[in-house]
Amino acid sequence: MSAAETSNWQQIHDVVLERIQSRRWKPGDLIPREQELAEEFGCARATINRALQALADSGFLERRRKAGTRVAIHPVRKATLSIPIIEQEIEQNGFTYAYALLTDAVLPPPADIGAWLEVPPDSTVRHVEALHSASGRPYVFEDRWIHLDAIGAAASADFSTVSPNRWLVENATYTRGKITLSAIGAGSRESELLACEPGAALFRLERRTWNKTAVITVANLTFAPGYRMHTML
Amino acid sequence: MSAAETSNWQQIHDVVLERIQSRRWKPGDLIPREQELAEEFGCARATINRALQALADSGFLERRRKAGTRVAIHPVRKATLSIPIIEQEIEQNGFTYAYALLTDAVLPPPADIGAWLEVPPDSTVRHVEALHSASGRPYVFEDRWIHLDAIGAAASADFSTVSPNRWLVENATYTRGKITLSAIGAGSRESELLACEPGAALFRLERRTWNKTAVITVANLTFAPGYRMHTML
DNA sequence: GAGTGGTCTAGACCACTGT
DNA sequence: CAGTGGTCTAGACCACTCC
Repeated sequence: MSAAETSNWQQIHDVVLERIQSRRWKPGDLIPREQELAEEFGCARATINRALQALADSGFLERRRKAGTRVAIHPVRKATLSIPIIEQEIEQNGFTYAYALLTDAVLPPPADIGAWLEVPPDSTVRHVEALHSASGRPYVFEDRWIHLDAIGAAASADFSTVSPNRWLVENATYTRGKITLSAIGAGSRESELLACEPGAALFRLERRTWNKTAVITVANLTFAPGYRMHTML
Repeated sequence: MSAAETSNWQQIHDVVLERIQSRRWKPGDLIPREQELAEEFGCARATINRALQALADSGFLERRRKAGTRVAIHPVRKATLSIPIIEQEIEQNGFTYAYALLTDAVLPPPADIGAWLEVPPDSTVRHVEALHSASGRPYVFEDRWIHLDAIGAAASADFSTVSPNRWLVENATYTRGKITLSAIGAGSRESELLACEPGAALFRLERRTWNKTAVITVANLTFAPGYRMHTML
């Protein structure tokens, strides 16, 4: 009874983590070599390696060839934000999703957006503004710029029923992205669209997305008041 | 020449990822069994397993025994937020860190904080308010509640020179945490401390931290206007 | 029941890096 | 150069779960 079925490497992982957290092995300490730990735990070195790799990935250990494995001095805590498709996020919370296209144009971008998209000075990009709502209440305002040279199919995409957010997730394979989170005061446009007072504090997510070769798109998502983003660590 | 030195499993990882992103293997598709891939790539099955494990961890694949490995339908993108010690964050940005203790008391918590800390109704907790500043400018206001029964040493900690933020990182081993990010309007206290107008949009990070047995602490960090949190994905 | 991924082993060689 | 972790292999058994 008392099943306790975790794999061996996970048990070793937990034991080592406990030794770190109990300060039996203190930050900066060198811990035993893999071979020694393998003997202590009565397993193969590969099993130890698996456990220590996981701890290194989590930031608890720092490993270097020849230098050995040390307990990290600053166990940098990493939280994982999952970035969902807006539609899914709303529906998972039990609301009815609706989407409205506000503007859609191909035009030369403002200087700052052009720089972010890394497009030549005189080129044009597609600019889409849209509102996502949850059970009739405005949820998030999407301000989207798409680099058409980087993803040609987007030139003919129909954003009247499918949001750029969703279309891009499904049609643009990307490899890297950078996200910036901040708080901004509602301007006149935001206050109108998101049904709040001008100056109200709004949660803002700015995102730049690359594929292998170029910036695909820049998105500014401005959430309605009261939005909260959750994460575990 | 053209060194290209990545390990074999990483190369396989990249090849498989390319097949996913190029839609040769589409979302929902079943991909070949590990044994078949091992034959295709001319390696051991363990090497394939390592590559596919990594892709599953990243959210690109979903793997189940007997059912096989499928391309994830919604490649849930995960961004990693690293949560630094405030002092480090400020100094890494080239500013001079300063810390000021504002209030420090042991008292019965308000109902909401008490519930978050999961303390009995009539118990007391330690409440600390502090201001962290960067090169003389207010940076973040720390509103901290500490469950003394869960971490007794905190009762005698001196927060006049070391912030709760740092003290807890260094002295409280914790295992789990939950973070909530939001935007709030500055109240009178925030506007005074953070040198901004009442109602200004402020970035807020709320955090609850557990060790194995109990909630250790609740922290509300309210950042000065203009704060931006960055993350990659 | 059978097929798939999850884990483990014992051994080997290699890559990196401190001395 | 030598010591450590990084990777790989060939094979094995097990755990899970679909049929």
